[in-house]
Formats: sequence, C-alpha cells, structure tokens
Amino acid sequence: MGTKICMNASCQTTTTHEWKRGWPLRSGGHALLCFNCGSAYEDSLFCDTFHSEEPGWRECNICTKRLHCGCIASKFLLELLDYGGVGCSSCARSSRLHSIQCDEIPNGFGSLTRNNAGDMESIPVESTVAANDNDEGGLAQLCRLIEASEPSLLHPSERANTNGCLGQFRQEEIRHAIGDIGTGFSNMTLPSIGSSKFTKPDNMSSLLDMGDMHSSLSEPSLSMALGAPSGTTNFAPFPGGAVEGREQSKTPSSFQQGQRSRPILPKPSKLGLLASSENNKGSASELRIARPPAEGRGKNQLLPRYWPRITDQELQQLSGDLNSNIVPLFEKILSASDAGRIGRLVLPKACAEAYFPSISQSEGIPLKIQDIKGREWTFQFRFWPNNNSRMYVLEGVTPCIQSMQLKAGDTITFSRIDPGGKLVMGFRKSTNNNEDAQDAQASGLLDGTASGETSLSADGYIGWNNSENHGGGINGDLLQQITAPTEKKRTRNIGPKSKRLLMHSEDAMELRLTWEEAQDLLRPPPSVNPTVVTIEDHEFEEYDEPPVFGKRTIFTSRSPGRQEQWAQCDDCSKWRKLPVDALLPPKWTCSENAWDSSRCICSVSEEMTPKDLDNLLRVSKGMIDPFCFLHKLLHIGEFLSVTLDLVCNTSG
DNA sequence: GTCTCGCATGGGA
DNA sequence: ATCCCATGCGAGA
Repeated sequence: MGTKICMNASCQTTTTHEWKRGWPLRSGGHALLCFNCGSAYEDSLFCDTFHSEEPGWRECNICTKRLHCGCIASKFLLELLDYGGVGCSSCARSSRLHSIQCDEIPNGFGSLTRNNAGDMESIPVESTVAANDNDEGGLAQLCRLIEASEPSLLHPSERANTNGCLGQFRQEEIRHAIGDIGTGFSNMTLPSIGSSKFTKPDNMSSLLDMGDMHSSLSEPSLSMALGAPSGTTNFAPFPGGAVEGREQSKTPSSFQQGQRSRPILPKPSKLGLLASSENNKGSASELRIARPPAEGRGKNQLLPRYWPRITDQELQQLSGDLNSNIVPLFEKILSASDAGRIGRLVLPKACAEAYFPSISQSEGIPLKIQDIKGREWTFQFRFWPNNNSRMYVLEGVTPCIQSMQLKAGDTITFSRIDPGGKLVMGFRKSTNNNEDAQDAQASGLLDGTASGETSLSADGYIGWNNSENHGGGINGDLLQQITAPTEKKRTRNIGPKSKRLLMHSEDAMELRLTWEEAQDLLRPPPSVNPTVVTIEDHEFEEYDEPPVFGKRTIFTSRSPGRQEQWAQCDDCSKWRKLPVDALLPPKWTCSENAWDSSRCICSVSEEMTPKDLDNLLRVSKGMIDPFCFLHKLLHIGEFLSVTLDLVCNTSG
C-alpha cells in the first residue's frame, strides 16, 4: 500500500504537507497522522478535537479533567485508579504515592493501577506480584476473576498483562472459568497457546473506544483488526478492489458503524456470565462475544446475528501465519436450506455486498475460499433478482459442507487474511447431540438476537479449534464424534421461526442491567458452609446454594492491613462498623448491630467524623468489595442459571 | 421420476 | 411499509 492515509478515522486524508507520528502501535511503529491530526495529538488535544462526541469520556477523579477512556489517542493521558475511576497521568502519579498497597488487603487484593502508558511488555505482572508477599496464585486468580467480572476496572493493556504474565491465562479461558464458577471452577484450564502476533492497528482503539475496552475481553491476546476503516495501511483492499468503496457514499463509515454497534456490546463479561448455565456443560465451551463487523460497507448495517463470534483460537487456526492480520467478516448459522442438498448457501445481503466482490451479473463469479484445512474451494458467488433486490447465494457448497460435516444450526464463518485479502472460512458446530436438544438449541441459535446478544448459544464444540487441537486442521477424532444426521433430519432440525425461543436484545440488556444491579447485593448464603476446592493449586470456596441478596455494605482500609466493613442503618442512616465477614440481611438497623453493643441503637452517634465518612463514601464509590467479590463470583453461575430459567420461561 | 436452476412467496424483522 | 431471507415450487434438463 503505497498511499499514506491519516489514521485518524475521522480524517483519513491522504494529502498533507507534513506527516506526523501518532500513538505507538502494538505492532511497533506509530500511527500515521496528517499534520493537523498529528499536531492535535502532540498537543494532547486529539480526543478533545476529534472524539468530543464519542462515548467513553470520564472525569479525572482528582482534578475532574475530562479523559477519553479506552481510546488509544488518550492512552498516555490517563491511568486507571486502584479502586475504580480514572485519573489524568499527573494526578494519578501523585496519588499513587498514597495508594493502598497490595499487601494491605486481605486475599492479596492489591493495587491494580498501572500506567496505561506503560508498555504491556515492560511491566510484567509477575514482578508486581513477586514484589509483595501475597499469595501469588491467589492474586493472579483474583485478578483474573476481577478482570472477568469487572472489565472496566482494568485497562486493556493491564488485561493483556494479566493474561500474558499470570500463567498465560487467556481471556477466553477467563470467561470460560467464570462460566464455570457455578460448578466450582471445574473447567479452569491452562491453555497451551502462547501469546501470538496478531495485531490490531491501534488506531482502532480510538474507533472502538469504550467498545474496545469491553470487547477486548474477547480479543485479549489476539487482537484483531476490527472496525478498521478501509484504506488504512493495515488492510489490503479486497482482491480486485471491487469491494472497496462500494456503497460508501450511501453507507455509514465503519467508524460510524462502530458507534452504532456499541450498545450491543456493553459488557461482554456479563454476557459471558449469562451463558454459564449452558457452558457449565462442556469443558470445550467458550463464550463468544459477537464482534462488530470489521468493515461494514454494506448498504445496511450488518445485523448482529451476522457479527463474527469467532474466537482468537479460531483466528489463529485460520491464519496459520501469525504475522497475518485476520479480519473476521461475518458468520451465518446454516439454515436447513443452506445445509441441504441443493448446495446453495444464502448469503446475508449486507454481508455479501460488503465483503464479497461486487457482481453485476446474476451469474456472478467464481469465488475461491480456503477452509481451515487449507483446501481451497471454488463457489459460484451470484445473486437472484428478488423483489427489486438481490438475493446472494454461494452455489456449489455441498462438497464443502459435507467435508466439514456441517448441518443446519452449525455456524459457518467468513474471515479474510490480510495482507492478501484471502477469504477463509471456518465453522462452528452446534453443541447438541440429540435431535430434540438440537431442535431446541437450534431454535435458540437461529434467532439472531438470542444467539448473539445473550450468548446463550452453547457452542461448546468447536470443530477445528478445540483448545486441545492446536495443530491446525480438523481433529479427525472429534469430527468422528459428530454423527452426520440423515438428510431428512438435517432439513428438519430447525423448528419454524414461530417456535423458536426468543430473547430480544432489549430483554438481554434488561437482564444484564438487572444482573449488574443485583450483583452488588449478592452474598453467599449465610447458613451454608463453603466447600474448599483446589484447582491449579489455588483454593476456592464453592457453595452449593445460590447466593442470597444482602444489604450493600462498604469495605475500606483506613489503616494499613486493617479491613473494615461499614453498613448504613435503614432507620437512622448512620454508618456502623462491622467485621469484614459480617453478612447482613437486605434490611438492617442499628438494633441488629451485634458486633458493637455501644452502637446498637440509633440514638448513638456515628463512630466516624463527617469528614471520615465523606472520605469513606468517596473512596468506596469506585472500590471493589474484595471480600464479597469472590463470593459473588462463586455464585454467579447458579444465580444466572436461575435468572435465565425465569427469563426463558417467561419468554417461552 | 429425479435433479437442478431460477424465481416467487410469505413470515418476520 | 419495506426489506430480508428461508423455503417453496415450477420449468426444464
């Protein structure tokens, strides 16, 4: 790509009298910016200038200066504070001197602050961990749990650090582990994949900003090119260039699409958690977070059901060349017609127009697509006139479908390898083995909203990218385990749409919010003793009973090494100090203060001065409650299982 | 009769 | 109301 293009997504100019160096890219080097954009970046005004309308703005907790969180261009200007919130670099540096040290907090819950500007490689977490006396494993585990549950508390680079350094856990496994929390972390496994070299152009961070912060959960070690504007140096145009620019005049830019797509991806961790009930079933299951399409250039924005839910492992499998840039394009759950004998795969119109070459003739063109085994298939990419529109199909897919032993309900994925623009296809089997379950599952899967936004799909089996299958190609044994259904059943394993279990995205969002609110109130059941399970040399408390709702309390550590819990009386609103392990009912008053007989009536004044109280409330606002946090996590599986049951029952 | 191809239909988003 | 797309269906080989 010989033409320089400004990596400011809202600029993208190719002409400037002087090119400037922007933010450092993960792949090395720096973003290329035109003079104006580069000047703004140099003056630390980039986000103020170009992203003022973007989401992701927060205020420095200390000086209230506006900070654009999650944006690569502001990466150096802010830090995540230990107990939540953000601070501008200067404030954070000064406040760090006073921050609570890791060893002051039980369970090794320590400072998680790290300068965002710090390179991922430069501050290995091991050194941080080793520098204190905490149980390293416990901290590592906790950090992973916290990270999975509260992604916003960690900067992506920190997450990457956590992954990369603490035993090479990857986010996929973290989500996986969270999904299994309800069963006592039974499936927490160490992946064998090391860090790889997939690169996401850092300018994408600015495009995705908050979305990137969240979605990074799904792309931890293998960052990908998502939402990349066509024409950046990181992306080769589609072969022939037919796709580039098509419909551009009519369509929102990928930047805009990214903005529009954000609400769909608010909190992947929560999404992942939602899937726990399903994912508890199989150790091979992975939670999938739908990613906004990389370059939506279609006339219409791609429906979330087509967003690639491809995992990093799958990408790695697809690539084979770690220096390649894998661009997940879209995916489609095979319909009965698709998987049938006709050999025609109906392509979503928007996807076909966005990612496949432009065709003007109905006969279309031969399109070569490589599968995961490296075999190259040639399909006829064509369309049928249909109601003044077009219906795009891939013809001749039967051999390929049969080769991959796909059936209705399975998912076929399309990606692109850059540079080169080679199209690759992968697939994901639906999990259910028996037909009845298949029906039910497929019914859920087939509804785009149900499978997508809620991550209810239990795609635990991954045909070609099982965690234990890193060698590339299809694991023959695994494939053998999939019994090819009869043709008759193949075309009948999806119920009519009217019978499909439906969970609208709004419902899912509602559920997430409900969960988010509820999690603050979760407590382990007081009458139940936990079972201590040891996994990977780490001990976890496992409860057989789902959590109960308790009164919200505040934990703080006003003096080194001393954790305190505070609760507010529901009658007099006075704050009372409690033991850290005290569990309160939803409604609690001073009269129930069994731990401090001198303050068990409302008429007695508070222990804290108003100033202390103010500080307490202020600090606790962004602070994680470390004690009950694990308890919450340990019960999320059961809690969500119950919740989902309720939702499914009401939806059905 | 069977299969393929191309278009039409209609439910659902 | 419009568009998408799963699938039905008829014509022709």
